[in-house]
Amino acid sequence: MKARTTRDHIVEAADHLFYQRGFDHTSFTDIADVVQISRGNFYYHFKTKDEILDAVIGKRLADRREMLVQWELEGESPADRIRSFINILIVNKEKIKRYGCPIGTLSAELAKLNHSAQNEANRLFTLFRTWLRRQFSLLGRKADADALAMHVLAHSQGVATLANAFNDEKFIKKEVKQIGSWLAEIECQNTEPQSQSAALKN
Amino acid sequence: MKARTTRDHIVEAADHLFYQRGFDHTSFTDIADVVQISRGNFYYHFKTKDEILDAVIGKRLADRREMLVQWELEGESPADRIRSFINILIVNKEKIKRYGCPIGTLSAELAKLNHSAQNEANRLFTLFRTWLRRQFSLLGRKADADALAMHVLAHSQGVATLANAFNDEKFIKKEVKQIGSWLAEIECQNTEPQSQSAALKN
DNA sequence: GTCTATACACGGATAGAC
DNA sequence: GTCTATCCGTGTATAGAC
Repeated sequence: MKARTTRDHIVEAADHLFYQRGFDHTSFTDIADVVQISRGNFYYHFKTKDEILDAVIGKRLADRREMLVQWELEGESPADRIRSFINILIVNKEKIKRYGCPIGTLSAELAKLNHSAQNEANRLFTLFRTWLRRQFSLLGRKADADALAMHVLAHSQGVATLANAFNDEKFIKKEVKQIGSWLAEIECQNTEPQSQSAALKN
Repeated sequence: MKARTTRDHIVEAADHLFYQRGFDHTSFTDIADVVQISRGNFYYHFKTKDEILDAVIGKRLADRREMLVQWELEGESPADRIRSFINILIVNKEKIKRYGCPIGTLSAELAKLNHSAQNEANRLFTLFRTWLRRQFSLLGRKADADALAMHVLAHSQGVATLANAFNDEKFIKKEVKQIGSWLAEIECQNTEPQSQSAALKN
């Protein structure tokens, strides 16, 4: 187990602050205060603020990849794994109520700033999209796996946005339950020959 | 027809800039440049930046109220009116791809800034929520009208977020089509005695 | 109502001592 | 690797002339 360096501490603090206050609104002073180093020292580790952002996105990507691997190991079926994904809304409900989704809100902010790291940040979305797509493929929905992945991703984003705005926990639970039912329906549709009802078409 | 005052111009310019660049990232200079007045003159009309934000939120509320009245007049059935709502994703697709949803992104930003105008801004969400709830009630879903309203609201937010991240127009169209089918299903369920299938429960 | 000039704090970023 | 001191641009906001 390698010791955590000052650099690691900076990235960790920046990760939290970017999530809680937004990237633009977080200053070097804010980060330095948390890490308990001087602002000057800061520049030994990162030459620009954008470099910190890159490191934070890198860390988030690594963290999420690890999480996905974990779900892959734990989940018995593809549907179980998709449920793990949906369940982060519940697991992180306190933070989501206060700050929204870390991926969605960063993506939205960088779009407005027209920031050069937009593509990097969107790799976080792509990571989940690809992973979900694979799960839906394994579930027997190869043809529309990507559409289903995007649908689930969009749903979780929408739930996070409204839970944040209305500070509403019951709403999260209601919607998670609902998408669980939707998933169960897909699951049993694909044990039988492909049905027609509430499924996603084109 | 009243002449548009300088104040109106300021609010209009701020409205656009807050949407495109975000509230925090928009400076007085940015707004003054668009309106073609000096920064000093600015303070004759608004004493603080927060006052401009209030005015912008007020304008957005007024604009959306007017829009809702229009839909109320045009839509033959409650379902038609709900379709008008969903359809703004298509109508505004270019802007949504670039800047996301003006209501959702403002709400998310103010949450991160922990800004005092959060509640004011969230009235925009409430406006749509209440309006949608009434439409679902009229559609015969009085019991779960609010849950359905929140569901549609969340869905549109999620679609806007991902369309912005992936700059994907086809995705918007696909999801709009889909929620149209979902709505049609609800519509015919409620001409017959209440069915059980893909409907929203609790 | 509109302007110029200006105060003042804070942001990112650099230089150089220890 | 960490610090202090400092530069400089920009941001909000004010004073006061026209």
